[in-house]
Amino acid sequence: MNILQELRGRLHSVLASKVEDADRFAAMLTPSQNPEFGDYQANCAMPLSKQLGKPPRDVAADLIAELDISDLCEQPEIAGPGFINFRVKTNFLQQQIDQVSQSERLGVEPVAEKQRIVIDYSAPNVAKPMHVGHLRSTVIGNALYRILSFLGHDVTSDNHIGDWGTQFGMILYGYRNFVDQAAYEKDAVAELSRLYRLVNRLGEYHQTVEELPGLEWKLSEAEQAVNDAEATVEQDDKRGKKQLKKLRSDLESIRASVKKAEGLVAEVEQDAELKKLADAHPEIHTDARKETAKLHAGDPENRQLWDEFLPACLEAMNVVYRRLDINFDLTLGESYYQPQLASVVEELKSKGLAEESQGAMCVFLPEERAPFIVQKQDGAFTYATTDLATIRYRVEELKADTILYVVDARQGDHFQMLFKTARKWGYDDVALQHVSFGTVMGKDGKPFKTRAGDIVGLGDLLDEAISRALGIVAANDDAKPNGAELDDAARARIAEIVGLGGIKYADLHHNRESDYIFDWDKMLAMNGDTATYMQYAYARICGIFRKAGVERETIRNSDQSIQLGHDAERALAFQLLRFDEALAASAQEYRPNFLTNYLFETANTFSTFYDKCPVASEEDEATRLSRLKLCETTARILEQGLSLLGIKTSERM
RNA sequence: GCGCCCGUAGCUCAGUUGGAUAGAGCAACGGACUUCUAAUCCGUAGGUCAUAGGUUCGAAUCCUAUCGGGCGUGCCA
Repeated sequence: MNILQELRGRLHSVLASKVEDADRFAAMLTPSQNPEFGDYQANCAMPLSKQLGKPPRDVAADLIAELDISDLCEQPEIAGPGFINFRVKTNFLQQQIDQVSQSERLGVEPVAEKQRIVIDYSAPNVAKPMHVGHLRSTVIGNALYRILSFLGHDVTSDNHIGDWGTQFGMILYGYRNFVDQAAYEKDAVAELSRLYRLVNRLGEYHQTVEELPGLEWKLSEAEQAVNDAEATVEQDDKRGKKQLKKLRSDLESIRASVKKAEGLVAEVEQDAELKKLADAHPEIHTDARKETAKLHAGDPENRQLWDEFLPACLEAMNVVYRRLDINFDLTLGESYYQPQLASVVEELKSKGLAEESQGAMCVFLPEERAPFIVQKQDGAFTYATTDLATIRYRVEELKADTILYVVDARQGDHFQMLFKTARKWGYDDVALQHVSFGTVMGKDGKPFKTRAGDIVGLGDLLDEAISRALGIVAANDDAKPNGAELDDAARARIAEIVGLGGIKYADLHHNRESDYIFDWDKMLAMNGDTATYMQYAYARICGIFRKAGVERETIRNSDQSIQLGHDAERALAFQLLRFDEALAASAQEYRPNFLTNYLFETANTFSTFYDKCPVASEEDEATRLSRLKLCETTARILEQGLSLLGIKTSERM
């Protein structure tokens, strides 16, 4: 039973006879912020006071008088201006926790209204190896997939990989002109990725060389503007000062881009080899795009190369996914929709949504500054077109009720336009949701750059995490009071669980909306609010079972009912009963961090219990069994909860 | 220029949709291992919630302005 929901329901039925929007007021019943105010609190009496024309405390008293909750709670108390505080009866907790301890689903009821949900996440670009920037979408998306599935929804994960865009043209161009055949045969993916970076770099070089004079001119303009403003702005001219400041910051950003451009050019020019290549390929930028266009147009040679490259690229991605224990129901990349794109544009045209502008087919949306381009001047389709085709497919073939896009917040504008266009196009029943997340920043507070070169690849990141974890696992094992108990194989296995768990958890426990700073040490720290803390709590529970010499199965089937005599026992039972609440909140907002918070609190509450209440050595048999049951339920909730985040546990650490 | 997001303890972050005395984790300080794993627990200290106004019973949360940062902004995805 979801106690919060139950209480809200009871309050709702009282409110319904008094006000129209009972839902809104019932929702004001929330968990208490502070234990001294009980377990739950209702805050609705104050706002109702106006509507009902009574002092809030009187409103609260009226509500309490009509509320039928004596089976769940002690007599509610009115506090402060009109808060109603609820304290759940311990014998009710007892009866509930007994049920949950027997329950396969740990007290979590499957949703009443099952939805068909497609989750679009991870979606790496096959041309570039996966790096730390891909982590968030992958980890958050997979957690949502697991949570929504567990709640009983019909969920399909779809990896919408980038296998058909401009970046593939670069690979094709690179392969044609620069391939090192021996390297390609040895490690195709590494070589292709080198080729991609090379072509990209040379293209950028030429573009930069072309743009640099313009940039420098802009720089001198900006310098002039600042000088002029400095000369004319009066001391007390607030507006002028503000403008001056703006000009200065413009100047700084232009200066930075000039510096960056010069650096880029210098890097190529100082490298004789690179310079030679650059001179030999002056049109590389457009030529690479032509390769893309040829591929799209069905050029047999490019198609053949594509067919050859793709499996290797996919396999490289799958290596990482296997390590992360992630798999997809579908992997329908951009290329899958390629045959459908022309018809998308035709439909948009025939419905009068798309029109030609400057040689491109565009959908113009009111309130949007830029057009939504569905076909470029050169005839190529864009990701906008692909995304529209994908929506059509997911609604018509997959019968999706909801589509979630777990994608970087920087693409927010794109999704705004995509969703608006889709609705106008006729897909207005499906719920389209951009589950956006913030940028991963470096320690300097600046975003990771995709092509900076010194970015850690995802594979290396995982290796590093596991090797650090191994050090800690070994040190901890060596320090055990009764001597080490793990052999090398076990240590290695646990290090993997701890290392990967640490990485996933570091990402999931942030509010996904905010940017966060990527920090090796924090991510792999083995104490505090980390996956390790919960994994450790789980392992300690398993240690209790070993010590007590009982099987978990036996504990679960015992008919000893759970007793909550000690504060720590009551607190733990109450916490365990709120698993349902945490999952519901997490699913409602598509925010795994609600679940990580819950699990951290659960492990914390358990650790306190562990400290205060002996289990295996408890002499009173009923108490001992009761506590074993509490432990067993805690273990299952930690295990299940972590598993919904894609994090594993070990019985020994 | 326009649009979106952000500013909370020394650091990294929460804050359940407007609720009571703003919370965690690191780092600091002080306690707790002959007893189920001290990867732990208990306690202390640390705050003008960027700033200034406003809305109301009540604001970190909503509105306005200012300051500071990030991102995006017609053919990359």
